Amino acid sequence: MRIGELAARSGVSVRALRYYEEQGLLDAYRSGSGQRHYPEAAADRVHLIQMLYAAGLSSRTIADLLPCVEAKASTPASRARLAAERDRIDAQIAALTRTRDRLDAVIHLSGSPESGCAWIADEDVAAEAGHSATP
Amino acid sequence: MRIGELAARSGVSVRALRYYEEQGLLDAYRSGSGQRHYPEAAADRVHLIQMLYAAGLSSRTIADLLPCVEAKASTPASRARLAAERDRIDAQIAALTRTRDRLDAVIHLSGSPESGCAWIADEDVAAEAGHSATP
DNA sequence: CTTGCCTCTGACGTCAACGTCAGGTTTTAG
DNA sequence: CTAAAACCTGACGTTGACGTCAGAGGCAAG
Repeated sequence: MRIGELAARSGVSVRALRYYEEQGLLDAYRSGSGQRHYPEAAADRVHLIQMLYAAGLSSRTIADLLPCVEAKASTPASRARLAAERDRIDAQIAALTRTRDRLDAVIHLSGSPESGCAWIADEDVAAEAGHSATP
Repeated sequence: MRIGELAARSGVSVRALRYYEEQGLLDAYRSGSGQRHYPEAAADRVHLIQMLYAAGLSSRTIADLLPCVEAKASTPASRARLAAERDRIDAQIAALTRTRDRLDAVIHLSGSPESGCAWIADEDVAAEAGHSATP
């Protein structure tokens, strides 16, 4: 498939895909005229790239670890970096959880004391989708 | 206390504190000569600001919601925004958890098949701090 | 053939949360 | 009193992951 279709399928911009290539995260076959062509599997790879970007990894780090993650195989060296990143993500999850709980506390403390902020009905509560402590 | 001490106590730079003030997140008493002075409570506020920044909230959003969070009181309007941010954070936690689990899978799949990647000893495992599925 | 859409490279623009530097004032230590 | 350290405002620099625009080709349809 060409770049436009890959962009549509993976939900990222054409610009982003060219940027990924520039960063060594994604390679493409070139047709004679220079146009990029991708195999089906490229969409999965792009999703994986986005997943890692969303976790706060840099282009450089992703470039280093992406082969391992795709192949589900690691060398001792890469495993150390993978573990380091995992620990960072764990810490981030912990911090986010504390932040979320703090917001939750504010939300559920029945509003401001002196504002006539009653529980009128459940319409507001219903809008808040399901929430347990740690799903 | 003055800005340098607050910076030291809260672990952020002096520049960051001035930036927070510029964004309306932190106010300071000014001495006659124009120097900023902060009460003890400012350190907690700075920690809270950092907490919210780390959760991906923008300066604008933090400025809007910080009073609610500090006072643990919310109006119906602010509660909606708080809930929206909490949902965003929840989604982020879920995504991070999936990413972490993916990295974990790669890490624990006993290395690359053909590399002589043995479990030599527990020194490597011990270095990986405690890890359960969902602490 | 030409119309219209897709693609190419190259290069500058953006945005947020600060870093850093310049040039000057204030506070503190000796 | 004086030198060092801390502080002030103002302004430009940085970084990463793209957005956007310009100008030039490529490709199937009518």
